Amino acid sequence: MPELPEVETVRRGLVPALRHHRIKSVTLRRGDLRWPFPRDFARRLTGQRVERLERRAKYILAYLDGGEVLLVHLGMTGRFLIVDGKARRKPGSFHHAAAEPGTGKHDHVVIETDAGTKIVFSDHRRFGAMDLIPEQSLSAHKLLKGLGPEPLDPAFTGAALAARLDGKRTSIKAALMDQRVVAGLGNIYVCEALYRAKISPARLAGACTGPRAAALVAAVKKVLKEAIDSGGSTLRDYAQADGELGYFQHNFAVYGREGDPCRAKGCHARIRRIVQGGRATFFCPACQR
DNA sequence: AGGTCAACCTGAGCGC
DNA sequence: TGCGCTCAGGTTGACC
Repeated sequence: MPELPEVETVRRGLVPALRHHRIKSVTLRRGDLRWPFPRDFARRLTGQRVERLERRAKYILAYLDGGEVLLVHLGMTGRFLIVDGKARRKPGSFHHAAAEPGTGKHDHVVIETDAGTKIVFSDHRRFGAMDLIPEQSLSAHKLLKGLGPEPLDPAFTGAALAARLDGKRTSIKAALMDQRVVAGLGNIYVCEALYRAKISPARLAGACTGPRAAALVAAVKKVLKEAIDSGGSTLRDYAQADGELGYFQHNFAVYGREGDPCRAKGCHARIRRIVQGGRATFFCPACQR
């Protein structure tokens, strides 16, 4: 689920369940997600207290009091469900009791805290990942070390982006999808940002300089902030950790709107879908140049 | 070195 | 109802 706004929404949803709580038990219901879990993963997590939850790119980072950091990537379909242990179904209800949480086919990890809360990680495609990393070597970790700047960081300016795009012969769409250029964007928000900046997704990345790069950076920041404020986008099975649905998907201008009219004032073009680097790109051929 | 593309995995949706 | 095909918010590693 998961581009930056969805990952940030999930992080925020995990804070009340995890921050300042101690991990009482960890159950792995299979030995791997995208990769095998690290050695003694469950045992090393058990007993540790979560000090804070951060996000870097599309990774959630839980800092533990033992000096290690739990890293989680949601892949395409990873999600967390939080089950408050104190909540009790009313007896005598005609409704079926919900299946025991954490026992579904794709419920791969169940973490229980000292508050009795169960945090269930499900990921039916298993493109997600978890690792446990000593805090002092975090920035050197294979998955983190090559990442580009955080798009919402004030240091991410038009000039900063232009410098990273300099000389790139690929399309601006592909470049923005590259986590080494800027971290956290994915297919939806790249399409939406390019539309807002009125830049063709096929434009040469290295040609995005000056005012064009500045407009693009402004559009990226704006669309990400709006999406975070909306609780992310809910497509298919994504929901926030509390089960609430994000609703930014209603604000998509181009993503998933092939053949529908462009919403720009006075524009009568229809949204087009092309494929770049094996991924669908949606754009307005009239507005974006 | 930089860029492109198939592969990883499962399920949903669609046409027949 | 069922089969086969395409597509899906991501990333990696092999290849040119």
